[in-house]
Amino acid sequence: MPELPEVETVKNQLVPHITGRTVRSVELLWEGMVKGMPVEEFLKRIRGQKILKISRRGKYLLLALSSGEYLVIHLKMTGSLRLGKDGDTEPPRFTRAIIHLDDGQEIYFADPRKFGVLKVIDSLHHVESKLGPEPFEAEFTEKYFIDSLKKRKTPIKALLLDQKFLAGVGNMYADEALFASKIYPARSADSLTRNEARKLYHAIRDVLTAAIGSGGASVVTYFHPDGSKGTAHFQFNVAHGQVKNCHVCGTPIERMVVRGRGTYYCPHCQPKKPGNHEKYPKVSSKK
DNA sequence: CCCGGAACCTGAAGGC
DNA sequence: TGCCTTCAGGTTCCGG
Repeated sequence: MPELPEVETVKNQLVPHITGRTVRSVELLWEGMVKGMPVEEFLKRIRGQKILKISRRGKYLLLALSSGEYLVIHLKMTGSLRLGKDGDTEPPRFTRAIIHLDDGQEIYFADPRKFGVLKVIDSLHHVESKLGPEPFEAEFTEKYFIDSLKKRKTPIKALLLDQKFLAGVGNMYADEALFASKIYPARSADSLTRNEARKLYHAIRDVLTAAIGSGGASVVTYFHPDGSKGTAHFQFNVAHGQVKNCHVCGTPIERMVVRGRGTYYCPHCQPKKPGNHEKYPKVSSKK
């Protein structure tokens, strides 16, 4: 699915079009998409609500409603949102829900695999309780990151995917960040040297920043609300197995499974043990 | 608490 | 062409 850069892009495109609009109705073509309460109640709670503000938290899209509640949208693996006009836009293939707005606009929620989620919550707590810090917020400091890694024995790749540890990173950008910092994905988090952890911290932010700048990646089913596609995947070094040979050293990119997730990496640039220059990092003068 | 595995679903792609 | 297997960007629940 869409990861942080993709959801951020969707949010940015929706803001100018739907802020201040009122939800006339929601048409469900697949009722299983609604979670947390009976469908009838969901429809009742959202009908007639004005959309005050649109924001993103992790991979969640949050629409603040005039009732004080929030419409939460999660695209999961294959979901996408498209904007159209009542009467003259054909809903995209695999449309599972249509949100009708008061000005004739329609938001199509397409999702081939039906994993996507729509729900109404009365407090952001329901989302916040599942998430760690945002990669770009002040609380997520280099020190916090480095110190946290030391306490965890889980594979570093798995930790990056843990939304409670850090919100927004998914499979593609985890692979890209590990490649950029030359770290073997299955290494335990606490085995990273201080210098590796520092490089990874900055790689995560750099990779996400670059992807947002490219409007996200459009690898399989992802589109922008206006129907265009992101181009971040053209910059991928390993993610999604699109690249055959490493751009840096020419070694064939390999695939392995880390905690159940397909993981692409360069066996030469990301060796199982840190290189000699990493093994004995410069000791900080203080402490 | 940690971890692996399965479940939720369906389509696309590759092998034969 | 058709059948079968594998894979897919996420999250959550269950059992050991």
